[in-house]
Amino acid sequence: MEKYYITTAIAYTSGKPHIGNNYEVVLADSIARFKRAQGYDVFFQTGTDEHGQKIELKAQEAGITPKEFVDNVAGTIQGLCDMLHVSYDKFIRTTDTPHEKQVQKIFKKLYEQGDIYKGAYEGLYCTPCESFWTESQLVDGKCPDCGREVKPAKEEAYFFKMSKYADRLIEHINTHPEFIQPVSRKNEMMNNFLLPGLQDLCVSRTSFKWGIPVDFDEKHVVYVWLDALSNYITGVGYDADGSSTEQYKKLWPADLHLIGKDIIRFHTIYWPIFLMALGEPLPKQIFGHPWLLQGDGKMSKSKGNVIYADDLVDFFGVDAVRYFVLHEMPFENDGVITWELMVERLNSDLANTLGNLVNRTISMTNQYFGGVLSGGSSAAGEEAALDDDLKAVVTGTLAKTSAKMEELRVADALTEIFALFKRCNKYIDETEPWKLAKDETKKERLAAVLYHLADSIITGASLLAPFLPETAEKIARQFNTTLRSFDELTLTGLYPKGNTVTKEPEILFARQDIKKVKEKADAMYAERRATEEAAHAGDAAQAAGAENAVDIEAKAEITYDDFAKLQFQVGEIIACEAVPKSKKLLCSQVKIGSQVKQIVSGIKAYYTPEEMVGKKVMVLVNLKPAKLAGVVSEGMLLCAEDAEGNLALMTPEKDMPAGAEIC
RNA sequence: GGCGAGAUAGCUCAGUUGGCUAGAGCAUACGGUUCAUACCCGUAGUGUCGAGGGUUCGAAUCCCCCUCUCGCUACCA
Repeated sequence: MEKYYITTAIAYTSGKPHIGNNYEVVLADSIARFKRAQGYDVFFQTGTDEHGQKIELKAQEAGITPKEFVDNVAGTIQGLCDMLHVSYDKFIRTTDTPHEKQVQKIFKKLYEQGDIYKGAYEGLYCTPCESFWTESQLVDGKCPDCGREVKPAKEEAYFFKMSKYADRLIEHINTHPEFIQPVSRKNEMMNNFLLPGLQDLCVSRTSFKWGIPVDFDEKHVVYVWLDALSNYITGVGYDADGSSTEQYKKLWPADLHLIGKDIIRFHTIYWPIFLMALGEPLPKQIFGHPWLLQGDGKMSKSKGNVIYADDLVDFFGVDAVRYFVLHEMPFENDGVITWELMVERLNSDLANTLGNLVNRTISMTNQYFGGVLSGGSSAAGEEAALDDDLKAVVTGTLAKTSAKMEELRVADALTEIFALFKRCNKYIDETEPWKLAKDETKKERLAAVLYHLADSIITGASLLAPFLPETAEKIARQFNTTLRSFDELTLTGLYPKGNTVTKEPEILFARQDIKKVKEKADAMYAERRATEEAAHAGDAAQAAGAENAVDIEAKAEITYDDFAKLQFQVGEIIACEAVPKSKKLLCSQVKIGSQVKQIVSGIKAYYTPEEMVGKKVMVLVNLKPAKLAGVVSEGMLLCAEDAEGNLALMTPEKDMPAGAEIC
C-alpha cells in the first residue's frame, strides 16, 4: 500500500486560535481522509509549537511556569482538533522529550559539519519582534518588520549558512514546479529571497530560557525555526545519528506540508535547506493556503468579535462548520467568513439540497412501502433512460471528485459531490413518485425509483465522508446500511434489497434564520466584551504603571553643543496630502515663521491628511533635505512612539505661534 | 520603487494550447410541483469579458499602452 504523509503547520501556543487557524487542520483532515479512502496508507501529523520568549512572558504574566502555560493551551488546541473530528495520527508537541532530544542532536550535527557557526551580534535586536537582523536587512537602523528601534544587543549567537545551499535549492525549485503551491508563491520566493542572495539565519538565542538548550553550549536555546520545522521528521522517528525508525524510513519525505501563506518562506527556503544539510530528501509539495478572513472587519480580541471554532460548532454543528470552511475557501485568494454567509451556505446546500433530499426519500419510502426498499422492477424505454442518466452521474462522481482532490481543490471537490445530490433531487421531479403512488400498476416502478434514490444517496454519502464524516454516517444509519468503500462507488445496485429504512427520519441540518443567528451572536459578543472589560478594569492600574511604560536603549551622552546643533520650532500644518505610491507617507506643508517647508512623514496609518491640517507640531527644522518616495522632505515632524509603534505628534501644551523656537 | 497576480452577470467566481449564439453557483423574477426542512425542478435574464490600440479569417484568451485592486519586497528623516 502506498504511503501518504501529510502535515499541518504546528500551532503556536501563545493563545487560543480562532477559526481562521482551525481552517488548516480541517482542510488537512479532509485530504487525509480522502487519501485513506482511496487506499493510501496515510499518516497525518499536526501539533503545537511551544517555545519562545512570547510564551515565557505570557506564562510570567499568568504567574505559572511556561510548561504549565503550554500544557494548557496545547490542551485547548488539541481539544479543538478533536471537536472538529480531525483524524490526526500524531499530535506532536515541541516540548515532547523525543523531539527535544533530536533537535539537540540535529543542532550538534549541523554545527560539527560546519553549517552552523558561532557569531556575535553588535546590536540588531528588535525586542517586540524577537528578531535579530543583519545590517543589510535593517531599514535605517530600524526593524524592517515593525519599524521600531533595534537594540545593540551584544550577544553571541549561532548562525546557519544558508547561502551554501541556495544554488541547490534554486535548482530544485526550478526542476520541481509542483514543489511550491500555488505557483505564484514560487516567484515571490525566488525574486525576493533566493535570487538576491540569502542571509544567514540566526538559530539560537541567549536572551530567554524557554527553548531547547543547545547541549554543548548551555547559554543558548535553539531558536524557533530549527526547532519548529524539525517536528515533521522528529515526529515520525528521525534520528540524526543515523538510527531513524522504520516508520521514518517509510514516511519521509512527506507528501504534503499544508501551511498558511504567511510561513511559506520558512517552509520553502529554510526547511529544504536544513534537510539538505542533514542529507535528507525534500518534501514533495508545500501548499501555502490562503486565509479565512472575517468579512465585517478584522478579527480582534479587543473588539470581542473573534469567531472561534467552538462558537460556530455550538451554533451550527461540526459538519456545518467543516462544510463552510472547506467550501468557502478558494484555492488562491482569501476566503471570507461572516455569520450571514455561514447561514446562507448551511441553508442552501446542507439543509435544502442534501438534508431535504434524504428526508423526502425516507418519508416516501415509509409512506409508500412501510420503509422497505425492495428494489422494484427493472425499467424499459423512457424510464430506463431516466435511470441510466441518474446512474451515469452517480457513478461518474468519484472520478470527478478525485481529480479535484488531486489538485488540492477541496472546495471544487465538494461541489462535484453536491452535483450528485442535486441530480437526485432532479430525478425525483422527473419520476414524480407521488403520481406513481396513485397508480396501483406503477407500484413496482415506484419501488425501483426509491431504490435508485437510496442507492445513489449512499454513494454520495460515502464520497462525502472524508469531508463531513458525521453526516455521512448519519445518512447511512437512516438508510439502515453502511458507507461504501471507494472502489464500490462506480457500481450501482449495492444497496441491500428488502432493507428497511428508519421510521423517523432525523433532520440532518435544520434551516436557520439569519436574524436570530445574528441576534444570538451579537448577544454573545456583548457578553464577551463585558467580561473582557471587567477583566481589564482590574488590570488597568497595574497596566498603567508597568505595561505602558516603554524602555528604549539609552544612547550615548551628548554635550550641550551637540544639542545646540538641532533647531526645533513650532510648525503649523497648512496643507497635507498622502504621497502617491507610498503606503505610509504623508506630505505636509508646514508654516514655520514666514517660510513654508515641505515635510514628509511616515504617519499615514495614524493621521488622515484632513486632521493634520491646522495642527501645531514640533519640527526639526535644520535637517538636511532628502527625497522620500520621490518627494523632497525638508525636515522632520517629531512624534512619540509607544511599544506597539503607535505614533502621536508632539504639540505645544499652550498655543504658540508658528515658528516659535523650541529650546 | 522592484517582482508577481488580477479586473468577466447584482454577488462569488470558471473559462484548457485564440474558434461556433461567453458559462456555474448564490441572490432576483416568473412558471411547474407537493413526497419533503416554505422544499425541489424548470425558465428567464441583463454582461461594450477594466479603458484604448494592435496582430488575426476570428481575441475574454496573444502583443502594446493606460487605469485600478491585491500579494510579496524595499523605502517610510
